[in-house]
Amino acid sequence: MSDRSQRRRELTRAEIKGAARAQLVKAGPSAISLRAIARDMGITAPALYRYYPALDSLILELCTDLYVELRLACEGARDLVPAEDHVKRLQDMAREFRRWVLAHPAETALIFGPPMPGVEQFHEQCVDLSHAGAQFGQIFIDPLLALHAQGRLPVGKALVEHEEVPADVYTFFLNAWTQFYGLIMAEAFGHLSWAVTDAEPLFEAQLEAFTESLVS
Amino acid sequence: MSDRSQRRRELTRAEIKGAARAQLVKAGPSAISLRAIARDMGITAPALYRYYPALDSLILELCTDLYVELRLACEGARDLVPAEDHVKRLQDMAREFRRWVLAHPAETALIFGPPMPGVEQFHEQCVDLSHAGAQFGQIFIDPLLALHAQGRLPVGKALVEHEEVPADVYTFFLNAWTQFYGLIMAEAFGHLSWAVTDAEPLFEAQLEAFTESLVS
DNA sequence: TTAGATTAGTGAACACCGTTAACGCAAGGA
DNA sequence: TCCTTGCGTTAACGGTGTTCACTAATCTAA
Repeated sequence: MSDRSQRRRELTRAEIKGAARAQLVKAGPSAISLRAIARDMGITAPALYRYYPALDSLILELCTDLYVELRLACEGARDLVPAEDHVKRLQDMAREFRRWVLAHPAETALIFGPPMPGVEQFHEQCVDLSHAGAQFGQIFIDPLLALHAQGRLPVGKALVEHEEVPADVYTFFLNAWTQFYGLIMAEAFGHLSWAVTDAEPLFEAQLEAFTESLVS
Repeated sequence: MSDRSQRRRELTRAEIKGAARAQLVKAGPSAISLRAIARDMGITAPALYRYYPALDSLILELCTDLYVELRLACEGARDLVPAEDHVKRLQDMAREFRRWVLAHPAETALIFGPPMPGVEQFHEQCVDLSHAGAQFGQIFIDPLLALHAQGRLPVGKALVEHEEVPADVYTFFLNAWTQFYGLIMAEAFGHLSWAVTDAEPLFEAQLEAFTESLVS
């Protein structure tokens, strides 16, 4: 296989993923369909099997891409803040996280919702830092480690062990993570629409409470 | 239509929902299929349209049933605690909420996950207390109102208005709600499997932190 | 009791879906 | 030049929700 054709192949794979994402955005995760993708590309459905062994693997790769995109967005927001200001870096990453989620509800449903046929494997395969999901989590752990080194993390219980991160830092991270995950996902999934039209004040209040929980 | 046949009709509707739930439990929300239900019942698929106008409406009714079941479970746990001990009532309701969710992952994915074709309408229709979703939320609000009357709720910002509940109580409720929703759903959806095998210590720690946040 | 209306069920059909198999065609390398 | 490899096709299998036309049974009212 020549370089030329290999590059062409990679281009086609990208086009397939692009079409899949268009389906996802237009009609939700369950609407991703090989036949519709093929129709959009002007080819027939079986041809797609030259590039992906099954629909599941396509969705799995799409998940990875989305996690990378989300991480890059948060890193972009982070890098606008001076590297020493770990607190504001965390705040702006969380804000960008929420912004991205609300701007991409369908993508969020895919990667943060309950396990779907192709997505289930994604989270099962998340074992080390080479995994896109772990890399996303890491960008939030890093500033916490820096704050910990400065003694600014409140001493709490160490409930969860981790190979590289001190257990108390990791526990602190998980507590904060699930807290923001809950607010953002409840808002994104429409489970707060009965209570509030705009959850931003709640989010900002939570962010403020988080900041105040840090040792200054 | 006679009473006799109307009762028989309601019985068939219940049998349909039972078959649908069996599909749900066995293979997830997207596996609920009219043809499979019909097959299980020994009839043909079009016959089901005598009882439900479409698959969506069946799923919608199933959602309502599940919310009622979840509420009854939590109320059952609540009623084992003396009516005056509002704090322990809240704790045990939260524990039962988590227990039910972990024992029913498929049902949880349906009613607490991202919007599916039939479920979307469910949350949109949640406008007053006649809605099963609102009734579920109410059982958590009631003890908070009692604590508020005793002056045991910490004074916080009033960010969210509500017709019947004071805004500061409602804000406190939403903050606590999203916090526990986050931890429980992250666990149920497998988004914590990379970090921890059993999230119960994290949950109990959050519960304890919540309790300590109350004025004693 | 009989005639008419209502109800529950059937089978065929349409338009989708993922996936597999067999086949043709064109480009690449020996 | 041959012939292997890759890319695409058509046909087909079994699955899905849904609609339509029709039958058989049951319930109602004259």
